[in-house]
Amino acid sequence: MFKAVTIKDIAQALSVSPSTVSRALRNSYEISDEKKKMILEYAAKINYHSNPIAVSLRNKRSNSIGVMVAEVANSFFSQTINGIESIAYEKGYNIIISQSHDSYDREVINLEHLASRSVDGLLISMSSQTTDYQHIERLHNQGLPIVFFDRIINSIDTYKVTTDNFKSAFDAIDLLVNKGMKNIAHIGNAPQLSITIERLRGYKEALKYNKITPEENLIKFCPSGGKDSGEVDSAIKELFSLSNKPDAIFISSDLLSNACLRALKNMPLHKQIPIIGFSNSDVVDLMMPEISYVRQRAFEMGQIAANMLLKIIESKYPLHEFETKMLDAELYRTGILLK
Amino acid sequence: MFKAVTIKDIAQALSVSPSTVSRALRNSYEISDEKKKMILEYAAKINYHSNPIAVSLRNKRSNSIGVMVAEVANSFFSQTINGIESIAYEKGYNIIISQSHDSYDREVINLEHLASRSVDGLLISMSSQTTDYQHIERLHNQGLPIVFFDRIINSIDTYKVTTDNFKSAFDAIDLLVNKGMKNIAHIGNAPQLSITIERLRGYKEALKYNKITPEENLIKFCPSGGKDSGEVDSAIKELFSLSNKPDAIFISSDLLSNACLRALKNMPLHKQIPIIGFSNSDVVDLMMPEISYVRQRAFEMGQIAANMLLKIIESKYPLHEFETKMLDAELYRTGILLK
DNA sequence: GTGAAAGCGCTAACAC
DNA sequence: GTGTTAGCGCTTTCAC
Repeated sequence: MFKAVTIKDIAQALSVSPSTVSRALRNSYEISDEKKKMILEYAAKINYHSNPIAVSLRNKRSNSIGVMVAEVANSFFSQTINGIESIAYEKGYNIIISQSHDSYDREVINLEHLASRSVDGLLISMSSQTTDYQHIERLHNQGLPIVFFDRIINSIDTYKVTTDNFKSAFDAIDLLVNKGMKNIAHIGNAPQLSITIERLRGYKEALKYNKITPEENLIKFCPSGGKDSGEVDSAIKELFSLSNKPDAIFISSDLLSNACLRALKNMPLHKQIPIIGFSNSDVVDLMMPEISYVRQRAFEMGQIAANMLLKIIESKYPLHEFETKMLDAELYRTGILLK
Repeated sequence: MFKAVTIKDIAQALSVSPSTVSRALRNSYEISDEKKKMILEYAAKINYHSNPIAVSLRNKRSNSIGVMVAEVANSFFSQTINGIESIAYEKGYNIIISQSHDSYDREVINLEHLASRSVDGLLISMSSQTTDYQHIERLHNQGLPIVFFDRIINSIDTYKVTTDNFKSAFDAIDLLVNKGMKNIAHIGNAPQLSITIERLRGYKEALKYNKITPEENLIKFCPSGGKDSGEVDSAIKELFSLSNKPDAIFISSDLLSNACLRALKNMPLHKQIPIIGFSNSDVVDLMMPEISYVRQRAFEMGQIAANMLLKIIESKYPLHEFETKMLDAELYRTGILLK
């Protein structure tokens, strides 16, 4: 099986005690330079690597953090993970990734599993299906460091980082209104998600700010978040059979944006209207129908979340003051919105 | 800090020995039903969870597997990871993900790190930059179970799973020729990669099979794999300034496909020619210019690779017979290729 | 400055 | 069927 040079082996070979070897390896000060040098050289020579499992057991720290996202195969999340990894790597932490697939049950089980896997902390973006937070509150109460990103919840007091969803939506709608649009439809994700609520609020406030009354029939929610394309198709169809037909569409998530474009593409008679959608796809510029898009700073969000978590983990004393950081998103314009 | 109910606590509370508790928990047969029931009930009541770190140290198995890919934020890899996760989850393994970012140095360091992190096995897709395999051979020789997927190497004898890249390329080119194309350009990934070599071979053989002599000036490699868009832009430019201008393009990877479409989009005077590219993007159907695409069975590849690895890990005796599995890819046609 | 010894939480001989 | 004991590899008192 897999080789196993241990501290004991080194101690024996060099006729010193295991504790001395340990001290040398950990660069402890209470050791003579001479012995330290000898031990380090020998360890390097025989390619010694400490056994992190043993260290973890002893130190009660695993140097790994758990990450919970809805889906790895989603540009936004994979970019976030990329950011998390960059920080974790730098600080010597491993990341263990778990997917909820937007299922409450999977989220509960996987979180339990991660926690019992002795991760030092958790980075969580909520499943869209989750409305009960007890499973997370329990972990939090047990003292497990947790940071929320993107899809955050209010009931737990800790660090959080998210896009300024209100502002992003507000600005998008404000732009559309300024370009002369009056019947702006909104297609949103699962209605209980923080991001859905904030984006909807931005949509409504921007309309009111421009003296337009938000019409409930122009607002559609897709609880599946775009996974179920039928859901989106019928939303689009309903919108276009209204008397106050939309003259622009604002879409509140990545998958939803894709599904909408697909639906619109299959409506050949439909005249192109401006579309603004949240999207972190790296090929959004190649898509047709053309779409203007709100791009979140996903990589950076991952980095910030990871740094927040490590701050909690590595803090000597329990923290009590937590910040919720909001990141600006960038609005990229195409087609008629460009001018 | 994080709560810690141990076997000892249970033993004490119930006035039995720790080993009895352990036996009950692990459902060992050498224990009375009565005690087992009592212990299990109490454990459930106080929400006991075994400490996997301690189990790992004791059993010398961590129930986690390391996954090395170039980039999580790449549709193909994230779909593969999804497949890996589905199997790992089912069998009670965690996955620890590491990215090489296609850098040899990162690959060496991260692999070393994963191995010393006591993963039970490794799932590897090679970095495009890697040409020296000693770091992997060393781990393999030490007895660490390894399975290669997608970007495989020959020098190590173990399970491997990959797309039938030769056949996929062959079929794509054959189709183009049958549609009347004569000057088919090929844009390939880093030339040392197994996938590049196989796809190029398919390209050439299909041409020869159709009595067309492959022209070296129609073949371009992009060692950065599409990350450096300048590389792709100039490849395209060079191709279109040839006297034997291409009348079709075959592109050998996801990122490259995106970069090519982008380059072509910015050449407004260019007449649309058929393009076939490898792509696992989930929005490839929305892209313009239109592209026909070879889609790999990424999710399934991940599942197969994970199953292979678990077979090695959980085998009682060292295995000596290894299979290299080839998956068919699907060719999706658009535009002129449809008819 | 160095070594002996205890112990992190768990399992598996080995006794009884 | 159950308890005792040793030990996985490491770190850290506590003596000396």
